[in-house]
Amino acid sequence: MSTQTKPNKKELTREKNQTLILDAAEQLFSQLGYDGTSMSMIAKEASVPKANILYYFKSKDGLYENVIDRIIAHWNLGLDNVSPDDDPAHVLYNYVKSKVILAVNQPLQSRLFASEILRGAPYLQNYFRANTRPWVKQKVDVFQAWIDADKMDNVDPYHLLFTIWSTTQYYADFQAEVLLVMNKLEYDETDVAQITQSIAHIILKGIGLKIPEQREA
Amino acid sequence: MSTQTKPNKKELTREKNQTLILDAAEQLFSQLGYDGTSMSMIAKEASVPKANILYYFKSKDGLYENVIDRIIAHWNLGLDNVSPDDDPAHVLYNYVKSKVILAVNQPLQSRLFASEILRGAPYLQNYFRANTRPWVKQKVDVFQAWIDADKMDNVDPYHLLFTIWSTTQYYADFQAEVLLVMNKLEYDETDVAQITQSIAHIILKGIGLKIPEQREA
DNA sequence: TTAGTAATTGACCTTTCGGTCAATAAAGAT
DNA sequence: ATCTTTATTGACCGAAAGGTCAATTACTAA
Repeated sequence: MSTQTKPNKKELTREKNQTLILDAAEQLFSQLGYDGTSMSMIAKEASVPKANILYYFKSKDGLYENVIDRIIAHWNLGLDNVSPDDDPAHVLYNYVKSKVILAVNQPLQSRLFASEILRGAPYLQNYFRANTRPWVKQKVDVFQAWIDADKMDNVDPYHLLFTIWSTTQYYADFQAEVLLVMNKLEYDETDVAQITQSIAHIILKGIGLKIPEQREA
Repeated sequence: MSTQTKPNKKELTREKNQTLILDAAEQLFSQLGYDGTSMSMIAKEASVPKANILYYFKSKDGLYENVIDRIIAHWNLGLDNVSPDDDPAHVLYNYVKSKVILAVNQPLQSRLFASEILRGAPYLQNYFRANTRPWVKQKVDVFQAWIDADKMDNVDPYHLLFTIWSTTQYYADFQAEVLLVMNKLEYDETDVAQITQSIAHIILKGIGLKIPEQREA
C-alpha cells in the first residue's frame, strides 16, 4: 500500500526476484537449518547471483529474518474468535484437526520454527513476547472460563495448550522418526484422519469432553 | 573388556582425554547443532589441541557419531519389562512421570536427538531401524493386549506412544517457547509435578484409565 | 639402554564461508 | 537526449572451516 502508486517495471521485477529468493531460502533453511544453509546454495537454488541476494537482503541474518517474517504473516495460529460461550468440544476438535492437517501437509515451516526454538529462539523471542504470549493469554482465559463453568475438567490451560501443540506438531517436526518407527515412506491419505482421531480422542476425553459427531468432509 | 589386560598409563590418559572431548562435544552439539559447532570450539572447550581431537576421532562426523552412540548407551528408553498382565494406569503414569523428569532436568540430550531427527535423522536411521522400531513394536503389542482385554480404550497404540513422547519431550525441546509463553526464566520445583499431573490426567483419562493414587515422594 | 610404538601438537593446506566493491546495465525523470 | 537513480554481477577479500602432516615427546617392551 505504501508503494501502490508506482507499479513500475522495476517494482515488479524486484518483487519477483525477492519472492524467488525467499522461496529458495525458506526451503533450504527448513531442510538444513540456518547454519547448514549457505548463501551460495540459496543463490543456486534461486538461479540468481549471490551478490544479488546481498543487494536485496543486506546479510544472511537479514534474509533469515525476512523468511521468518513472511512465514509468520501467512501463519494464522487458528483458534481465533473463540469465546467462553462456545462449545469447547467443537472448538478444540476443529483446532486439533486443522493443526494435524497443517503438520502433515506443510511440515517445512513447522520444522523451521522448531529448529529456531531448539536453539533458544534467537530471532523469535521478540515475536513471542509481543504476539504469541498475549494470544496465548487470551485463549488460556477462555479455557479457564470453560473450567469455571464446569464445561471441562480442571486442567491447567497452559499445559492443555502445550499438549495440543506438541501432539500435533510432532507429526511435522519428527516426521522422520514417526515414519521410521511405523515403517512407512510417507504419510498416506488415511493417516490424517487416523492421527486426528487418536489425538482428539485422548485429549477431548482426557479433559472430560465428548468427541463431536463427524460430518463427512 | 578387550584391553582390560593393560591398564597402562597410556590407556588411562587416552580414555580421560576422550571423555573430556566427548563431554565438550556433547554440550556444544546440543546447544548449537552439528553445523553450528566447529572443531576449534570443541577443542577450546575441552582444553585440547584441535589436532588431538582429529587424532582420536578421525573426523567431525566420527566425533558426532561417537557423541550420539554414547548418549544412546546411557539412554534407557524406560518402559522395560512391561507385560500384558501389568496395570496400564500404573505403568503409563510412571512412564510419563519419568519422561517429564528427564525433560526438565536433562534437556540437552533430548534436544540433540530432536535436531538430529529434524534434519531427517541421517545418523540415527540405522539405530531406529535396528533398535527403536522393535522396541516400539513390543510396547505396541502390550498396549494392544490391554485394549483387547478391555483394560483401556481402543486408541491406536502407535499414536498413543507418540502422544506420550511428544507431550513430555516438548518441555525439553521447546523449553525456550514454553518459558517465553509462560513468562518464566526457568522451570521451578513445582513445574515437574504440575506438568506430570496435567499430562497424566489428560492421557490416562483420555484412554479410559484412572490416575493412580500419588504417594509422597 | 634402547628400539619401537603411540600420543601430542604447531604449522600448514584447501575449500568455503559471509560479505564488499567497482564496473556496467537498465530504467525513470526532466 | 541527458541526467540520476536503481539493479545487476563477476571478481575479489579476510576469516574460518575441516583436515593433513611431519617433527617431537612420552611411554612400553626387549
